[in-house]
Amino acid sequence: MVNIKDLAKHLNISIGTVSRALNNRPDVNKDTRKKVLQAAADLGYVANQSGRSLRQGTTNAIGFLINTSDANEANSDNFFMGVIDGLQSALAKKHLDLVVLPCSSDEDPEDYLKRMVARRLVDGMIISATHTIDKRITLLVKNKVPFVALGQSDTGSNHPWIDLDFEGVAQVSIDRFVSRGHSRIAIALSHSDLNLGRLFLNSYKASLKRHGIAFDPKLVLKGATNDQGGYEVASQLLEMADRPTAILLVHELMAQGLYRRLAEDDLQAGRDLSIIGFRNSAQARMFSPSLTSFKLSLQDLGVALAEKLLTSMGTIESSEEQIGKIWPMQLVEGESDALIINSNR
Amino acid sequence: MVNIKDLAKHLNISIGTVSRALNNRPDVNKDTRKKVLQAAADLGYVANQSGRSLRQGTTNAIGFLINTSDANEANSDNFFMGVIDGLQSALAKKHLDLVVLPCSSDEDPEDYLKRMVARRLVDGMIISATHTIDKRITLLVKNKVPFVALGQSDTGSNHPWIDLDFEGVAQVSIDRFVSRGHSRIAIALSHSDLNLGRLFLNSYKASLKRHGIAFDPKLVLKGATNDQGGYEVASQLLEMADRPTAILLVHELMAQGLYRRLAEDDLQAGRDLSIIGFRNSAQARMFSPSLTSFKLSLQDLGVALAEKLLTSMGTIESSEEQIGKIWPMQLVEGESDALIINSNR
DNA sequence: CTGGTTACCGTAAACGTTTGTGATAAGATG
DNA sequence: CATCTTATCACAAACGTTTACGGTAACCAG
Repeated sequence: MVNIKDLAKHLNISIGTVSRALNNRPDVNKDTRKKVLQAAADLGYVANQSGRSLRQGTTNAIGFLINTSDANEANSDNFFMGVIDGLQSALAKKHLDLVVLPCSSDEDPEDYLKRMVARRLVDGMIISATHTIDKRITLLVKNKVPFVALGQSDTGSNHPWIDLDFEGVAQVSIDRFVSRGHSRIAIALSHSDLNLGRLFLNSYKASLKRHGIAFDPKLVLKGATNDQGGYEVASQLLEMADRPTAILLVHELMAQGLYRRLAEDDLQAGRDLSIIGFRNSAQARMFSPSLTSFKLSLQDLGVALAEKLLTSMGTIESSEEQIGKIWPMQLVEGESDALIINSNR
Repeated sequence: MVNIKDLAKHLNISIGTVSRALNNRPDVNKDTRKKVLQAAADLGYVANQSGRSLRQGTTNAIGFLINTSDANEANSDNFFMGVIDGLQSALAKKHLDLVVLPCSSDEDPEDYLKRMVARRLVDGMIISATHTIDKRITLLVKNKVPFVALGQSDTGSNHPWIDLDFEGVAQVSIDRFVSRGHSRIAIALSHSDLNLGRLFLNSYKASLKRHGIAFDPKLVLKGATNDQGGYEVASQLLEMADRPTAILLVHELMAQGLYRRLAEDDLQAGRDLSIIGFRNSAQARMFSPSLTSFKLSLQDLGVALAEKLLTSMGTIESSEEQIGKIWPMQLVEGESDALIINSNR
């Protein structure tokens, strides 16, 4: 591998000049710079990252921290892959590279993060799937590692974050149900303590209250975020005495199982039960009857995360004042919530 | 951040001794080693990776190269996440860390790899979704970067690789179909030039020949590897004059659309058409009627990849002679291939 | 012609490690 | 006691960069 010394020797100039030429420093002659760039291309020279990092104390890389268990369950359907795609292409424009740091399911996420921070192989981080109290945030703040969180948290630090508009989704969904005459409205959550569930539930309650509908704890159903969970949630729902007429699925991976359970009783989404799902995923996009849901651009989200991080690192300037941002979701109208309840039935 | 110099000063010994103590070198007193380790823990010292890399020329990290576009389409369903999980936990045992290097959809994979190689931030690589002719392999061989490929290739270098047993899957499937009386057997492929499709098709042809069944090009259907593609493949199939009675889905993400299209004609998998899918995915696991398919442990595959790479790097020893390995798949019997054709219909 | 500015470039230090070489003292051997 | 081995450590070089500093020549103004 050719290093800067080889390059300098080849050109008969000092390595300092070579470095300045390559890094677009001002005090270097236009001709020599051209020669240097040419020679670098000819010899295939690329700066050694270790040397550069050591000297500059910076790595030109951003880390995206994910738990493979999160990726396998709660956020299935290649949620992360879309975000990664956006992140990578936004960072590349600033000559930064993205490295994904995956915490395997048999390791403690905090220990893992500690090791990654110590390694100093990234200049900043993106963490995902935040918990209501998230120790990783405390750790990053303490170690002064710039980061942005995908997901809100109550850990009590004012770091930059972006979160999906769970509250808006819940509100729009409830409004939509109510406007079609529903009053017994269920919500299906997962068992995890991700912050997402809390936000959904709060907004669900608030929306009901706004419409003068009493909150009934029995209408809060919990299940695994997969087909099986959906089947079980549907079973619970169908066995209830005063059966709900509508349900909001916080994890629409449950939808398939729900449809399946309904079919067993010759019931159909949109005719016998109104369903709104979250988040318009590739698999769920083809339901029949089609699922009313909320979608977002994962790529754009990734780009926004990258920009927020770079802003907080001072790499790019932004007029944005807000440290946090709610990411809007678009309603995708389907047939699964077509059921209209007659008020005088 | 505390560095080795601080640590040495704090202990009143030289940095060389500190380094040797930390790295388990022989020539250091037992007591001083204990003191060093204690002090390192107290002060929270962790070796700076840049300094170490620069000196040793090694990074203690392994890179997993993926194309986000592959991850989003052909290999959906968190295929990669499972493999990553296995990789990470196997590498961690050797004190190596995994970094995932995602090539975004708007960048050329070869340029991306070139940059990553030049960055020298990993000691070895795992590449995935190989093509029949894969320039990345040429590049890695030329740059002497140790690597293992997930997927075979005809690029013509004898590098270590692991590939799923596509040929076995096709053979078992065809045998199964034939033993149940089928002779018009279709196969559904994707449009891409991934090596997987080629292997499947070859084995499909060979298996038919073995059973004395003539190969009919019309029975090779192609579609997108998603619900939509499955729907279209099913439509083609149903319109055929001499309609096949069985079909092998190379990408079972097509299954949902296929079932949907069948239902439109009041047809059912297992009763009117035999279906075998590949690869038992989370989403496809809950079909009704249940889908006969082939499964594998993604985690174990990740572990095997890691071990093969480390063997080729000389990090671990292995009695294994083979440079390549076919990864076996287990048949998961379902109801979708229950149809038995009467030979004298 | 002199003094000062400018443009360009070479020199060397620094980043944090690891490791080869040699030094010192203690112990072993004769 | 003299010499040889051994254990333990200090010293310093090296990895490949970037960058502050100083130096040289050219140029310009007076």
